Amino acid sequence: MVSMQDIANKAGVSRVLSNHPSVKAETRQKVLYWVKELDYEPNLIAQSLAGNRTNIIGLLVPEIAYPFFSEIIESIENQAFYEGYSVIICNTHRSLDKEKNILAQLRQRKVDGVIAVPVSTKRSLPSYQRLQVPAVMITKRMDGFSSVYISHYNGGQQIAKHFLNMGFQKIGYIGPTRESTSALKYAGFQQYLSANQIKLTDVIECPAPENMNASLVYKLVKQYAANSGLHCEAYLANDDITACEAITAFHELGYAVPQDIAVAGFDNSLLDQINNNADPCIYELESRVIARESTIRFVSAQP
Amino acid sequence: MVSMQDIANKAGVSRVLSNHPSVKAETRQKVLYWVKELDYEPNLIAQSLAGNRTNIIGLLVPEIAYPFFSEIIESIENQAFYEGYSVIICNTHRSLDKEKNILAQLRQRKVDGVIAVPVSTKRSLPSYQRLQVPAVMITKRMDGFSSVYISHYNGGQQIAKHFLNMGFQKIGYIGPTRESTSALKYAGFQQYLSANQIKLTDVIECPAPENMNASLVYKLVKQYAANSGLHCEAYLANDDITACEAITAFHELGYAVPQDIAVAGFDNSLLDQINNNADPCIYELESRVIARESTIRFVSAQP
DNA sequence: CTGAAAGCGCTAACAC
DNA sequence: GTGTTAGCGCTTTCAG
Repeated sequence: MVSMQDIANKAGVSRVLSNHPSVKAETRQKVLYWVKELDYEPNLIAQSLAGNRTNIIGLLVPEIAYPFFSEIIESIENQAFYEGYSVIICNTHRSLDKEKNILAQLRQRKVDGVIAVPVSTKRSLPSYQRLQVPAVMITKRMDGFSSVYISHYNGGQQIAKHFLNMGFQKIGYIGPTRESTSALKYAGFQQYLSANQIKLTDVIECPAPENMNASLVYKLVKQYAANSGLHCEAYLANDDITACEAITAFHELGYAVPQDIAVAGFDNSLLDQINNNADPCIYELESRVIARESTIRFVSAQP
Repeated sequence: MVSMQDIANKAGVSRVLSNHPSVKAETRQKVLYWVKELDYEPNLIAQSLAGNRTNIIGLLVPEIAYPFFSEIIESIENQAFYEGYSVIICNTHRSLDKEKNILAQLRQRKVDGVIAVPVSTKRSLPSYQRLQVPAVMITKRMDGFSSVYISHYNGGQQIAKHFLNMGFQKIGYIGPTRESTSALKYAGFQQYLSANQIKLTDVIECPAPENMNASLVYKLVKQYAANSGLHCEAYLANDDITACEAITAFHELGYAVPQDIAVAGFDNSLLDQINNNADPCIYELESRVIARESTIRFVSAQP
């Protein structure tokens, strides 16, 4: 292991600040020569300890192999690399306990910052408060922290507006109606329609898929159809996975999408693109554009 | 920042090896008491520098938001966390240059090990050889390194066998026929059939999708159908994304899958599950099982 | 069993 | 401009 000292000796200089401004060109050359000659590489650990900065950020997500999140991970890694940071990827598995452990470990590792999808906006709070590291929340808003998230309420409204513009009269919703962000989306959607004298015809209540394996949506849509029948020209699905599953169910029930039934998703994830080939879900596309343009929010914790 | 020294002072002891076996119970208690009292947490950076071990592993993939890889990432993170390791996620974007940079950075960070999908089994070699860190390759085999990968040749054979068992006579292939792993799969497939007096009827040559956005498969399948027509009862697609796109194209051309045309994918990724609801692609399922059971190889570099 | 001290390789602050 | 030194907070080794 060749250290700074080694190259200092060789170069006959004692100070080796390859990047410090105040060094004579000649000296720098000599240093650089030996750096190359001895194949010197800085030890980032030593640098971190002495410099009190690791150039590492921690990234917490509820799940990695879920398009919505993996796309976020990819973007963050990309920018981080560009800025000279490494990112430690952590999967909370939606467990408060695991989240707490991860945060402790990240703190001990002295990461420079944390980007997180908190497990719960309320109950995760203490863990993030203990963290002595700058943190920004994504996906959800958390009090006291800078947050980047989508306004689901607004998104819901805009899709409602879009549906009305398309001339739809019979409109439905598929997804959770009471869960945090879904509830907001549902509220925005429903209230906008209601302000225009339209009541939701079908509300197919089903839980948000937590991962790509275990989704009840498909089953519940079929069940709803069997029990109550489908009466709508257009449905808003809580998220893209829900939309995919609903479309699948509709197909099997003999409906064409979007000719017979229009479906709007939410998330703008790559899943759309896969499905789009199969069935040009123009409403899906539209909703994506809407969401992209106007509902992303950045809320700074600093006043 | 409370350090070991602080708690040593408080506890009236000088040595604080909380985990070393040879400490009197009483002493340990005293130490533990102050650890809690002062809310002491070890500084992992200092530990890394002195202990010469970081408990970090680097993970290199060509792309993060691609189901096949994001699932691998998730599994690795999972096990790593369990074993007390953190994982730094790195995206090579299939660039030799970027891969080289990443490897240099990882080396300087003194990661304990590296798991990588090498950009190229040949041309990446020097970069990995320079790396002074244990590395294991996944997905592809690389000379001189421990590798975990699928035998594509074997997989191709087994799907061929399966197709024959199903009684198919007219069989086709969709994917690259010359690219490294695909070529092997194609060879295994084709040679097995040929040993059974069956010649491939349709070979729809198309590049492997590099990401979920830019795939030509859909277009090329349609084009092939328009130019030459589709003549097969069953097709093997190079990978799951290719399979998805082909299925989409088949649908639009008026074929039912798997009633009219059977399609086998490769990868066993979650994409199958999404699509399975829509069209029970039993052959896809079968091929997955086949791949899982018998074609995974572990090759150790140490003799 | 426990104390003391010498590094790990670098940064930062202060001299010349 | 350049040299020197004192840490960063821990592990390890060697005494006691």
